[in-house]
Amino acid sequence: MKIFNTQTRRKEEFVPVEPGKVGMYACGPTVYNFFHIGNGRVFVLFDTLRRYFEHRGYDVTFVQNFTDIDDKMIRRAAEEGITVKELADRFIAAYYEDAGSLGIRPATVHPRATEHMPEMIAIIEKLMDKGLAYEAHGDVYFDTQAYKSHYGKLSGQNLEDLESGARVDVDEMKRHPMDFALWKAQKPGEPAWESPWGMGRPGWHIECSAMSMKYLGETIDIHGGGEDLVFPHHENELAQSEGATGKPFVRYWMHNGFLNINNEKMSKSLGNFQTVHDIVQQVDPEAVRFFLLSAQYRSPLNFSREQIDQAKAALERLYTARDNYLFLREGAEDRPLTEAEQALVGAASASIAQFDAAMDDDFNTADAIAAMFELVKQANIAAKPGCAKEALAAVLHAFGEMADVLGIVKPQEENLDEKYAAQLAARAQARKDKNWAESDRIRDALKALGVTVEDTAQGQKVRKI
RNA sequence: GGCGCCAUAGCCAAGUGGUAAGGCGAAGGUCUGCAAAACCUUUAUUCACCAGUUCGAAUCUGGUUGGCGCCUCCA
Repeated sequence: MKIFNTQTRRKEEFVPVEPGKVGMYACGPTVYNFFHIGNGRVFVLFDTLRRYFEHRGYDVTFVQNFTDIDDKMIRRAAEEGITVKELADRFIAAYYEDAGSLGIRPATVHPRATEHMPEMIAIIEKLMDKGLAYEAHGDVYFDTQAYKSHYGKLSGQNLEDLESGARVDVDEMKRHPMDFALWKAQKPGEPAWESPWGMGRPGWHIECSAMSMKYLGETIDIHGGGEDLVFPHHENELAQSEGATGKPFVRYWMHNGFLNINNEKMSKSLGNFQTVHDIVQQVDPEAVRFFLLSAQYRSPLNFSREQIDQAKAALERLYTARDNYLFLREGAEDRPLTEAEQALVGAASASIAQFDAAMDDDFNTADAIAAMFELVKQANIAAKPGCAKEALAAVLHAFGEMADVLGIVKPQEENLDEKYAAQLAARAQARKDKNWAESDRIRDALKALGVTVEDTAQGQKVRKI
């Protein structure tokens, strides 16, 4: 299995810290609002990685945090006239709902920053002890000059270059423009926690270091998020974590490409923010997930209604295929395989191998999806009414494995045959009598109820539109 | 100024040295009472452009053009 590592900028063979186990950490949302479709891409990506590792037999511990204290949280809570905690609780609940609609499973742990103050303070103290941090008027800063030889290794920049392009306001408290806050002294009216440096709150980056080390150990396998997090967020996490422990922090850094809206960057000023909460009201959430997986994760992706419609149409082919195989299974025969059926069983396992090979190559979901379509192609040709049970079972198994990893084509709960039994019986009789007018009338009536009925060699087949 | 990315058909998108996957869309056909689904056929002599390396390049090198990201909160 190969993973593109942002730090080395090349694909590397994946070797976990502990054989058979994977520890991964994704930077989660700041819970001051519904998360947007760009966040959704990150969450779907990491959910899919996790599913794939599990499919390959790894024991996965997946941590995704909630940032529940920062400037945006404080501002928004003030606007709403509620506490920061109330704001956080509201949007954490919304996260689970919206993520669920995209088929994103809850992580192993979803830690909250505000519940990990002691862990953060411990790291800052360690950095102070090592001379990599300094206190100034109740603030604590990471001393990038003291860590000069290591700083910048993730983003591939050195301190001088960063400094020359820095648009950072020079803070009087800082010794160097690139130094960043580990702890911020309390300002009037802000939530604050006790610390050796007085009341205050953590800086932007320290929470991810503290929570990832708490749940995954000092060296984790995979850490990632959107590509904009490379600098400064992950660079700073790396500096403070390795500065504190003296051990490698992350083995593989993964960053996904940006998602644009109608070819424009999503931003407040353009007013084109699209939350998943809103999108899933309008379009099939599974089509959104499929769309997010339709390109390699490091490529930029353009969100538009047209793209979602295309994704929906593609997904429709997979749904129809799966439904057809389930329908055929009802009339399948328990008998030895014909030569063609043996070939189909072979094609089914070949498709899983193709799928795994694609995913092994830096999680190439576009190629993995192609493997599903190739199975469908073979199965549509070879699987016929009265075919052998074993052949259909192999197809359905392969299809299910792949769909599970991608988190698409979930099973239908409703039994449509039972639900519309009366109409179907009447229509069967009409067809027997060659009463086409009546037969078509019933078909149209069912269509109005949201289901189509198809006539096959095996009888009538109903499916949702 | 520094670091980095991208350009493949009408649309989306794989492919990083051996002669262009897959999906959507479109056109024609088979099957069907009619449909639907499915299947068959067609839809890039060519991968932004120009040089170069090579027996061979979408793939490597240099350049040009166009687009984008980070260096400030941002997934």
